[in-house]
Amino acid sequence: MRSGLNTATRVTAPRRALVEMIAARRGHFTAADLIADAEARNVKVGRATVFRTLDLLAEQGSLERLDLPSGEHAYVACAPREHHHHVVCRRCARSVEVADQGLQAVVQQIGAKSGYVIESHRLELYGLCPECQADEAK
Amino acid sequence: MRSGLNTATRVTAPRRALVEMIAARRGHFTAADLIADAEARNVKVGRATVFRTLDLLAEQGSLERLDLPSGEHAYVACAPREHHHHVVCRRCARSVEVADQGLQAVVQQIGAKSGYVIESHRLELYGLCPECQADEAK
DNA sequence: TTATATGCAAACGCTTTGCATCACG
DNA sequence: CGTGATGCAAAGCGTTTGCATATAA
Repeated sequence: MRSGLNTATRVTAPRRALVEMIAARRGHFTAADLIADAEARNVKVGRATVFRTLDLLAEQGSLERLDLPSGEHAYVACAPREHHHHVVCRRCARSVEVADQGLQAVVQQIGAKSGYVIESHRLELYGLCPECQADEAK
Repeated sequence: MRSGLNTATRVTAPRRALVEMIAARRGHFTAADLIADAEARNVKVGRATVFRTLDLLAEQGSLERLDLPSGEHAYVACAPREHHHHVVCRRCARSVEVADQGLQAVVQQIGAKSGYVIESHRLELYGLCPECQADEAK
């Protein structure tokens, strides 16, 4: 039943390919990564389409845009429409979602102290995932 | 002994001008803003110098780089070398620093649950500052 | 005096857009 | 069929770099 949001969103070959390539990725990735993937797989997808599709998926909530400390724009696949945050491995780029936990309380307190009405927030965490901890220990 | 960090960091006219213009700003700003400011003030500062100086100040910690939800890169002046976060007004761009509060605990908990070793984090808050709340209420 | 900073302009990389064509529904 | 999607290439930004010149220390 179309979900009411889309006037008409078509399922096309390039979109399918992109979704597949995204699913195959473990961590975050950039538009450039996907363009490279497509080239490697010999799938022809225009740059423009990659960006357009990324926007689309981000709007839908299947993808979230991250801003890495380096300033790069990256994306991560994630559960749609649920408030959560990402923990990103600085070594392998793998990331996991984490629930809001006690953050809500912290945000409220900050609102109270600052006098601001907090409307939204973003928390991004960087570190080493379990596997990379092991690898790095060697 | 130069604080050990700088081999030699010179105080030049362009830098002075930029620091002044930054101090005069209330909230966050972009490189483009400063370039415009300079033009308005009839101070001649090359684009390159603006970017180079912003990098410099950010490294020193007098400036922090923000990534707005829109994806824009902005900067805010802030107290050097103290861990804190920013609350940004979505209407007037004014921002204030807030201490880490209970966030530390939340971060630890997230680390424990995810198995990641958290090395750093960024929290950015967006909302309405007290003044804009009043204005908007009208 | 000499290393550092500046300015300019060209080079860059990422992202967007215009437009004719293609194809899902 | 008709509207939305695609691809291409060109345009657009924001940011960086090379290099000769100016300048703080």
